[in-house]
Order: sequence, then structure tokens, then C-alpha cells
Amino acid sequence: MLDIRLFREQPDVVREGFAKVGRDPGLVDQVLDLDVKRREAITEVERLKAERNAGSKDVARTKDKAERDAKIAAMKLVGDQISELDVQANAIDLELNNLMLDLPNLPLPEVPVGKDEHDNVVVRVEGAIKEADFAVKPHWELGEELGILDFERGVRMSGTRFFVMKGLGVRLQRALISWMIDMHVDQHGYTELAVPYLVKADAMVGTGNLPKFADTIFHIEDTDLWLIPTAEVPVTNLHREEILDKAQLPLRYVAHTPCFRNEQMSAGRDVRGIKRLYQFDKVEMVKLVEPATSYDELFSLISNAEDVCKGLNIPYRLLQLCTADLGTATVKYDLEMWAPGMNEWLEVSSCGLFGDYQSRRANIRYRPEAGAKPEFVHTLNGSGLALPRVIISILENYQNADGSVTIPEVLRPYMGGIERITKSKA
RNA sequence: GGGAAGGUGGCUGAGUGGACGAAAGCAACGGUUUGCUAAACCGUCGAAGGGUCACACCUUCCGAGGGUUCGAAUCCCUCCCUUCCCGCCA
Repeated sequence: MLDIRLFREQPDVVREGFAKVGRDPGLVDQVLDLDVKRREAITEVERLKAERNAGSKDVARTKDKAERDAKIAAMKLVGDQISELDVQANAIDLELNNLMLDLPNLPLPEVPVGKDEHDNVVVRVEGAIKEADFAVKPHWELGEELGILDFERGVRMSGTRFFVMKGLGVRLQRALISWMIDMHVDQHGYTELAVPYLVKADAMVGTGNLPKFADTIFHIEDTDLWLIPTAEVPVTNLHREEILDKAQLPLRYVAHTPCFRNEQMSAGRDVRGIKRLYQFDKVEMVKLVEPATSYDELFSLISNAEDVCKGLNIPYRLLQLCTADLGTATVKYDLEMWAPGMNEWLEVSSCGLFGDYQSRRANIRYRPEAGAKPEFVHTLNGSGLALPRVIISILENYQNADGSVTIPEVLRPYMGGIERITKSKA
């Protein structure tokens, strides 16, 4: 959510930002109009309430019965007016609030303006793509042959976009999770969290998933619980409604969770393999920081995610997303790993700086110094990394001519020293 | 799920219809004193919104939402949460 003062003081800045992300700049005027109406209503209601408060105190002091009754009668009238106007004021307030919750964040000036993902900018490519001297198989073929991916049975029990992982496939995923989290904790200074996978609507509103993106997340019927689409939701909301000490910042958290996404893409797109699923595992990094440091924190976040790619020794590239792809961030970079079997770059991380957009919604503040007014923190998050896609990249980059897959060296200590996945030993 | 007791400011904790945004203590912050540390003393010390150049000032908030009343932290209703006991279960 944006600061209403920005609309009052610099409406053109907001209009320009909305235009860049493809939203109607006229929304600014809707906000301003409601803001004026809201303040008029509040002023009037408050005037009446002040009158009633004074009048009620006067009643308490009045001893004469007749005089007292007259004053009570007069205040009753004021009370009736208040209840009437209160209803109006609340309606305006609600309308404004709903509108504000629906509005996007503003992109930073440097973000390239674009219409869709084709306008994202490749910042750099790291690692060389090796040409194999055999036909590289896509992971779904390789995984089924090795007996570590089972699509048929996953679909039978849960439907399309679900799968089952077996044997060394699961072991590989577990190894990745442990290795990545250990790296972020031991080398990058994050604190590990285990969080709920179901959260209340308020938490979803806090991170911006509700109300706007309700059709992309799963809701548990007859409850106020929603399945998290990413650990970003419970982790960012960890400190909702809190005023933090400056000394606590920056807070850096890492958590592994499953992620549930009600993908609304066209039928038939990305249906093969484990690229796009209704449920997948991810290691996520989240930071709550002082505004002045947030931009630097974004680049250290990206670098933390890159260290995972580097450790696995898989080619990857860094993309700066254009205004069409920002989601609710002010600026965002993606990491994409090369998948030679699918012959495409796979998004394995999305690192965004959200400014105070989320903290304002979730009401997460800090006190810049003792006695000072609380201010909103800045929030950031980035995958570190998304598992099924990293597994795709490992299977496809580390496959051998005989159909086996070599385990990346960094993961071997987490897999009991196993060096490769073969058909007979999967 | 059943029973009991509770939810008040950063924390502890008074307050059962009228000057209560809320006693007191702790913590924090500023100052005085002191050779240093500590202690003592004095003062400040919740949030949101409106308003103001800035103050002043006004409104709201005592788990949440309704209700009663001229007036609610205080009375009534519903819900949520916490703790303990019982049941159930990993």
C-alpha cells in the first residue's frame, strides 16, 4: 500500500508510476477525491463528538433535575446525528481503503519500462554452457527412466500438475534444502525459521497476495485459512503489528516451505515435467531492513542467491525485470538457470525490494531512535532457490551419456557420499 | 470437543457507569548531583487520524465486532485468543 500523503503531495509522480506499470493514472484522482470526502466527513463527525463529550461532562456536573433532563435530551439529538454521519464516514473510509489495497507499488526510476516479459533485460550471464556429446534428455524422460520421478501416480491421486518423487530424487531435494539453508545461515547471516503453511487472510493482505491475487492462491473452504504460495507470506508477516528496535535491524530470515499456487495459465502450457506445479518446495530469504539500507540489501540478497547457483556450478543469468513483471515490488531481479534438456532458462529465483508497500499493509515498523516516531521498515525477499527447477537443472546439466546423473560435489556430504544416481541405484 | 480463569500502554499491574488515555512499579530517554562506575533526585515517556508554518487543540483506540446509555476500560450479546484441568491425538 502506498502512502496517501504521496497522492496529496506528488500526484504526478504516482500517475507516472501507475502508467509505467500499466494501471490507469486516473486512479490517483479517485483516491484524491475520496480522500477529500473522507476528511470532510471526519471533521464533521469529530466536531459533533467533541460537542457530545463536552455536553456529557456538563450533564455530570448539573444537579438540577429539569436542567439535567434538558441537557440529556439535547445530547441525545447530537448522538443521533453522530450515528448517522458515522455510517457515512465509515463507508467512505472503507471505499478508500479497498481502493488503496488494490493499487500497485511504484517502480524505481531505473526500472526499464516494458509491456511483457520480453522487455526484461539480461544483465549478465555466468558460467559457460557445455555442449554434450550425446543427446541430452529432458528431466521428465530422464527422471522416469531413473525411477525418481513418477508423474502418472501423482496425477492419479491429485490431478494434473502434481507428481511424486522417489528414492535418490527425494534425497537430492533434501540435500539441496539442507545445503542451501546451511549456506544462508552459516555464510550469509540468516536465521532459519519453520513457519505455518496456512495463514489467515490478514497475512495474505500484508504481503499483497490479497485482495488482488485471490484467484492464484488456495483457500480452505469454511475457514479463514489460505495455503501459502511462498514462505514470503508467513515470514514477512512474522513481525506484523510490531514496532521493532532499530538495533534489531536488519532482520534476515530463511525458511524452507512447500508452496501452493493455483496456477491460472492456459491449459497445455508447461504441462510436462516439474517446471510448473500446484505444489513445490522452495527455500526463501526475507529481510526487514531500515529504508536507507534497503537498496544495498537487495544486491546482497541477489548475491546470496547467486552463491547457490555458483556452488552447483550450473550456468545462470541475471535478469532485471521490466515494469510489466514487477508484481508488487519497486525493483526486481530474477535468476535463471540453464536447462539443456528443455533448452531454456528456468526462473529459480526472484529477488525483489518492496519498499514500505508490504510493511504498511502488515504494519511492521521500527523506531529510528528512542522516543522518535515509528517508521515503516522496508521488506525484501528472494528465492534461495526454488527446488523443482534446480532439480531440473541438476538432472539436465549433470546427466551422463549412459543415462546416469552425477551428484554435484557440494551436495555429496548431504547424500551420504553418493556420487551418482543410476537406474539400478535410484 | 467439555469445564474454569483471563485478555488494560514496551513489560508488570490497578481500575466495575461520569474529568480515565488510564494509578503504581519496572524498563527507556533527557537532566542535576557524584572523582569513575553505581546510586539518588527531577523531568519526559503509547498509537492512529484530523488540524496547525509549527504549537495549541480535537477525535478514536483498554482482544475484535455489535448493543444499552446524555456518557462505557467498566453493563449486555457474539466471536477470537491465552492459561490451566479433562477428553482426543502425532
